[in-house]
Amino acid sequence: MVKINEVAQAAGVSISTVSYALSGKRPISPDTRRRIEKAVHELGYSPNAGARMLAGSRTQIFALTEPLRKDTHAPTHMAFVLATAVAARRNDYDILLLTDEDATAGMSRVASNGLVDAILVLDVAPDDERVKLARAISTPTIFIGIPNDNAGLVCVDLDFAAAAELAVDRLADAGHRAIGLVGQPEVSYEMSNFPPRVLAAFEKRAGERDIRSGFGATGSKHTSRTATRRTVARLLDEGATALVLHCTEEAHVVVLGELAERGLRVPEDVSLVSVGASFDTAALRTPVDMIPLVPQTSCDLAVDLALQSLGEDRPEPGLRLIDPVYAAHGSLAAPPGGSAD
Amino acid sequence: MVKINEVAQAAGVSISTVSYALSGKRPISPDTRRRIEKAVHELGYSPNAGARMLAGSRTQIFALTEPLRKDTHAPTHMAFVLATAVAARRNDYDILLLTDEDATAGMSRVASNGLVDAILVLDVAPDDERVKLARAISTPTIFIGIPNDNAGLVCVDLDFAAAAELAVDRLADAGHRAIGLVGQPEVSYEMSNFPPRVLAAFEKRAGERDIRSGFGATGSKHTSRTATRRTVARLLDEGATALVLHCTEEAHVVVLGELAERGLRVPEDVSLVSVGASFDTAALRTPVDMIPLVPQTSCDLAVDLALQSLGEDRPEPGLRLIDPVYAAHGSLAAPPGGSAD
DNA sequence: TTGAAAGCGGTACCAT
DNA sequence: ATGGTACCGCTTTCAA
Repeated sequence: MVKINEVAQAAGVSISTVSYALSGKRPISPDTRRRIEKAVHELGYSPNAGARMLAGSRTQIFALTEPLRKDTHAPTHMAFVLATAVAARRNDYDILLLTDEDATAGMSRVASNGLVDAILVLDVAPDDERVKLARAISTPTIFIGIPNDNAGLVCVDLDFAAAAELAVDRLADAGHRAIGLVGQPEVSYEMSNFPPRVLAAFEKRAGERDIRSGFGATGSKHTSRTATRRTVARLLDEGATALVLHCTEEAHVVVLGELAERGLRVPEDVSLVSVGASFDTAALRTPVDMIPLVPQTSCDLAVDLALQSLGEDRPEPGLRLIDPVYAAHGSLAAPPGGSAD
Repeated sequence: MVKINEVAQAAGVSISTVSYALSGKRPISPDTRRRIEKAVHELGYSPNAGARMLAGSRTQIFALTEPLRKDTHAPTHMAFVLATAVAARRNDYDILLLTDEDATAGMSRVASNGLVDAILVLDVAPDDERVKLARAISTPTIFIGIPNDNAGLVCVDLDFAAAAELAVDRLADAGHRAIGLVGQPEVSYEMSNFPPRVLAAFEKRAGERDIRSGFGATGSKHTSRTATRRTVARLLDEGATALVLHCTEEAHVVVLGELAERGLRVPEDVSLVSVGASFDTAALRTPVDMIPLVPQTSCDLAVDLALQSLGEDRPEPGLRLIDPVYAAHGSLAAPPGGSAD
C-alpha cells in the first residue's frame, strides 16, 4: 500500500504539494504536476480512504436504504439501485447498502459514525418511519419517492399524478368516455407511496373531463393471474373502451392475453396506455403506449441533490416532480363506433 | 458528532479505557464499564468510521461486486445481495456495492484505497475477468459461484453437480428410465457458471445409471413461453417419464401449464424434480419436489470465510461445495406402467 | 508556486 | 485495572 509521502519523495516535492496536485485545490506548475502524476502512476498510488475521511470531511460514500419488503418488485427495485450506483460513481461516489431489518437502525448508525456524506432513501412508504429520522439527523437525506408527511424533506419522483392525468387526457381527447384503471396489487396501496397518487389523480381527472372511470387491482404473484383477468373482465363489462395500466410486466402480459382471448384488438376495440412502467411496453407482443417511470432520471436527480447538499447552497426542501413523457406505440385510437357513449 | 474524549470525560475515565471497554480487548471493572456504557448511551456516541479505519486496520466494510449483466435474473440476484447484507450486518459489517460497467475497475479501486476489508464476488461467469484480478490484489476475495479457472481462489457454492446427481438418482430409484432436463435459457450456459455444471452432471449420472437423458433450454423472457413449451413437448415425445427442472419460476409455471394442457398428472403420469431454485416450488399450483439453492447458506458461509480471511488462519484456497438437500413435495412417483422402458 | 506542521478521532503499546 | 501517548495517512492552514 503506497502512501503519499512515497509519492512526494519520488517526485521530489513535499507531501502537501502532492495532495494539492491531486485535489487541484491550488495551482501547481506544469512541470511539478507532471512529475507528480508520473510518480503516482508508477507507484500505483491511491489515497487511503480512512485517512481521507478523517482529515478531509468527505467520505465519498452515499448510503442507500432499501427496506426490501416482501411485496417489492425485484426488477424495478434493482433498476433503481443500479441507476443510483451508476449516478454515484459518475461523481466519484460509492454506494453503501442499508438493508437492515430495522430500516432506521442502519440510517442512524451511518449518520452518527460519519461513514457517509448523504443518505438516499428508496422504497418509500406512505407513512415511512424514516421520515422523522431524516428530520432528526444532520446527514443530508434525499427521498426517491414521496411520503405523505413530507414537510421539510427533499423528495424526487416521477409526477405520477400528472402522468395519470396525461393518460386520461389523451384517451379523452381521442373520444373515450369510459376508462378503466388496471392497478397494482391491493396491498401496494398501503405499502407504497405512488399507487395512491395514480389512482387519485386518475379518478379526479376523469371526473373533471366527465369520463366514467373504473378501477381494479391485479394479483400479487404471477401465479395468480385470476385477479388480473377478473379486473379486466369487469372493467370491460362496465363499458370501458380504454384501459390505463399501472401494473407489473407480468400483469401487462395477462391483460393482453385476456383481450386476445376475447377477440378484442388493440387499438381498434380497446385502447391501452401504460403508466409508470419501468420496462419497455413497446417490446410486448402488442406494443403499448407508455408514460414511463425512468429510474435513471430520478436517481440522477437524487444524486445531484445529494451532492448539492454537501456544498454551500443546500437545496431547498420540497418536492421535485419529474414531468411525465408520453411515448406512442400505436395502442391508442378512437373508441369503436366513434365517440359514442 | 460526539467524540471519544467526551465520553471519557463524562465517564470520568481515560480515552483508552473507553476504547478498550468498547472493543472488549482488555478486562474492565464492572463498575467502570457501567459508567462508560451509560455515557455512551446518553451521549449517543458512535465511533467515527474514518478514524477507526485509519487507526485500527479494519474498515468494517465488505465490497460486493455484481456486474449486472442483462440476463441476470433479478429476483434471484436480489436474494443473494440481501442474504449477503444480512450476514454481513450480523457481524458488524456493511456492504459497499460495486456495480461498475467495468467490473474490475471498482474492485481494484477499493483494493488499493483500503476502503474494504474483503471482497465478495457475485454473478460469477465461467471465464470471469475478476479471477486474475483477485489473484493480483492483497484484499481477501471470496467467490460466490465457481469460475472455470479457480485455482488458488476461495469459492462457495451449492454443489450443483451433486444436486443434479441426486435428482437423477431419486428418479432412477423410483424406476424412471428416461429423464428430461428443462434447463436455463441458452445464453446462460455461456454467461453463468452453474448451468453447465448441472447439465454435465445430469448427463454423466444418467449415463452411469443407464438412463436415457434429454435436454432442452427455456425462453429467456416470460414473454416467449414458446421455447419452454417446445422443450417440454420434445422431451415428452422422446419418452421422458420425468423432468428435472433447472429454470426460473416463470418457466416452472409454463411447464406445469403445458403438462396440464396435455392432461398429464403429476406425479402419476410425469414426475418432477426442481434443482437449484431459490423460490418455493411447493407454493406452485402443483407442488414440486426441490433441491433448493439457498442464498442464505452460501452467503453466510461466504461472509464467514471473509471474516476468517482477516484473522490469523486464513482459509485454504479451494472450493466449498454445499451439500444438496432434497425436499419432497409429492411430485415424484414411479413411472406409469411400472418401471417398464 | 511550494513546504512545514497541526490536527482529524480513534487504536494499541508501554507504563503504572 | 487504568492512563498517557505515539502513531495511522491525509487535508489544510500558515509561512515563505
